[in-house]
Amino acid sequence: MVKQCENCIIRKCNSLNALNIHSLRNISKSKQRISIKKGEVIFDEGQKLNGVFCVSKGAAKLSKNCENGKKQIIKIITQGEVIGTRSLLSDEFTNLSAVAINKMELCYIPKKNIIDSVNSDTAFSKAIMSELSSNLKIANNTIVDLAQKSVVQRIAKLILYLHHEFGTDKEGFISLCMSRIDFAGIVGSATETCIRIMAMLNKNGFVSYSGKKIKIDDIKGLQQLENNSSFFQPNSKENKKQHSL
Amino acid sequence: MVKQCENCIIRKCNSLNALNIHSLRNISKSKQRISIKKGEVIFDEGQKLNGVFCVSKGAAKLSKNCENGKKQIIKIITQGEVIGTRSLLSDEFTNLSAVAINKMELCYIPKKNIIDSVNSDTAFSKAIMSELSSNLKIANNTIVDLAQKSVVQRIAKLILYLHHEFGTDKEGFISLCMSRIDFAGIVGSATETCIRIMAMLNKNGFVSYSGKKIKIDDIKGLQQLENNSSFFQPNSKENKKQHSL
DNA sequence: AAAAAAAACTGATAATTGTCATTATTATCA
DNA sequence: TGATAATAATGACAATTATCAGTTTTTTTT
Repeated sequence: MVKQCENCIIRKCNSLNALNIHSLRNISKSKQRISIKKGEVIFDEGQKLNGVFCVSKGAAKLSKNCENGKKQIIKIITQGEVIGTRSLLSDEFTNLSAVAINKMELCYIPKKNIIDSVNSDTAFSKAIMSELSSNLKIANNTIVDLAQKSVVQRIAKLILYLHHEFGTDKEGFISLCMSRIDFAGIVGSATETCIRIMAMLNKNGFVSYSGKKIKIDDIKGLQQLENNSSFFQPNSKENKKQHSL
Repeated sequence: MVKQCENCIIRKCNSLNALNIHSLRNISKSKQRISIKKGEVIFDEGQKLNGVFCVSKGAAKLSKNCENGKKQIIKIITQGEVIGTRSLLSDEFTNLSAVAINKMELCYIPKKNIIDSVNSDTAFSKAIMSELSSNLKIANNTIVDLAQKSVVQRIAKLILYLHHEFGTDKEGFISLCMSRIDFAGIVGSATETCIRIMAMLNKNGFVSYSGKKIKIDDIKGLQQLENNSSFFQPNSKENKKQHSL
């Protein structure tokens, strides 16, 4: 297990990589390793954070509670990402909750270390800016998808994303498993709609699944679906004709 | 007309406010004032920016072209905001287009000035971080709205936002006028849907309009609508009953 | 001011998506 | 391991939203 941040590989892929050796040594001393299991809350909407979390293992969902009782998932957080930076920097309460999707390993880095480094280390500041910029760009794309794509397209995209980001096990199932409730929370649909579309994707040979384990059977088809769902019209005239034949 | 950035009031409300006097003097020398009219393009998706734009007057829309030929408006840019920062910092092509909604006055600040200040001025860096953070938070809220709210709710929210942000003229009409196409581009609906909902809002006494000029007649009603459209159900059983009576 | 183009609007219709009620099935925990 | 709770699935239906085709109105251009 990594004890010293100086040698940590995880931080290589985020803003912490820009830290100078002095800052890293300080963080090494004050950071805390945290292990949490699936479903546990990392932080909750409206909470005040006194540090950030660097994800060294596992995945989390960033979500927001809605008036209608549902939870909208804004983003999936993966290994190597740092969460909590936004609210730490603006010294605000968090506007999002973070919950573990599977077993996770986190490093908690106290506020002081981050703020000190922001104040003294230009390279680190720039790295944080680029991290925020990247997240902003991702959020913008999410906005476009939600506004312009159908639920089918959004689900196709989600499955492709999970496949690409988390890979598959030996049997070909996507490594990250989530409930249909979470799927619906990501694509912004009713759970039943999500379940039905998954069933259609299965029936039409795009994916197969057993429980929460999902396998892509036709990756090209899914990719076409993501960009244009018109050739997949389970309720269209032509399909209805086929049914009645 | 303001010539010296040192005395500019507009920058007081954005990250440029954090600049030190030395940087400001440099910017004063190199900045360019630009006047553009409604519909003109400030920058286009995929373009390389060599500076940022500070909006001193007017409003712009940040949008993204979609596969289906539509334009999704991600955000409305108002007086005092700086645009282009994200792509400048990450040295990427812009992922969004910016187009004037009305007559605008902009200050173009060359890349060099911004980058130099980011490198040398911690206060400025922090101000940019907080600007990015703020935009990220706004984007997150937009995601939730698109995923969870109906078009009626989104339009109600949009009208309330425009009213609050841009105020009204002497007759009570919201000062910023936009086409229904833009409205649809913001809420992510078909233009016809947007038009129909505007008509319903009018019929039910929430708003009135003449052409592009919109007036709020029942602000409380609109606010309720924004949070829960259930009591406004033009096609519900009860309303159908009423119609058939 | 007339012609052309763009935007606004309307109706008809179909597709998409949500809701509610109910029943399997799976996961969790005492 | 059995009881309990959570999730998944299905059917029936209603509400929402999109599409298409057309007309009217407004805006822009000449």
